[in-house]
Amino acid sequence: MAWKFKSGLALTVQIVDKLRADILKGEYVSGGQFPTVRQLAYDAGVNPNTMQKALSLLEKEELLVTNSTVGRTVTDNKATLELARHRALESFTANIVKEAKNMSLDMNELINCIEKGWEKDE
Amino acid sequence: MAWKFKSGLALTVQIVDKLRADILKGEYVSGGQFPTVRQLAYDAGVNPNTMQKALSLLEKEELLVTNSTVGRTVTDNKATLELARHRALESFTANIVKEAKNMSLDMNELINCIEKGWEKDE
DNA sequence: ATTATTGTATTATTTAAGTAGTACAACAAC
DNA sequence: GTTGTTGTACTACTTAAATAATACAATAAT
Repeated sequence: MAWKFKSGLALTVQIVDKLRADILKGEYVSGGQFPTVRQLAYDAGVNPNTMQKALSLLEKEELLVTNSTVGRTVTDNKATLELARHRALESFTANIVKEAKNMSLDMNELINCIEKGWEKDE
Repeated sequence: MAWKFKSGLALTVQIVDKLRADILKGEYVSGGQFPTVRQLAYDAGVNPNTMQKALSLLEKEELLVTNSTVGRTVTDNKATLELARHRALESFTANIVKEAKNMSLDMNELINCIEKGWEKDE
């Protein structure tokens, strides 16, 4: 089934975000083979050009390595992965805090809402 | 100074989000006059057409009311405002929970990160 | 009455993103 | 050596969003 995308947010951005999250989650083995551009494009239901653009961005982040012409692999550098994980968590929480303050939310209110939302989601 | 916009996210979406947040924060008096399309477009540094589109969306949400040709006012319906505030908070926290779980984050980890991020931001 | 300001509407143009279609060198597998 | 798959590159086309430039009816202010 094709991936789900929101409208309003650039396709490439959404693809990069999803793949980065999947990599950091460990859905692809570190040092292991990564699906081909064409395969991923087919899975996602997007144009191969778009997928390639997304993958080349993940290469810039050093999460992916291309071994032309044998395909791509996920980086085998654990430190790189760890750093990326840390950065992702950092920016995630920083955004939350920023938006919460922008909504004039109290920290305890926020935490309370999250606790409630967490149960509701289960 | 012109407003700051991210690339990748549609301009209109960003404008609507900002104005909605401002309204819910009480930066514009309930029942009071709202700036004109042209003024806001100038402030934001965008085309009047774009601003009008944004404002018409906020009208659909019933946060703004247009009294042609005297300009727009913020709704004087406190219940509408309260409902919108509630919805905004709901979707904010729901998104957080969804993303956190997607990152395989534990609830306590998340809360811990937020507490740390909250201080750091002060 | 005249003037200026309001929201709104219209058409054309520009810009950015994504798509479509094709091509090619490198190399693994056979 | 032939074949198929890999990443990559390129041009043309389409689509959606935003801009540019006006225009106009309604009305407040003068």
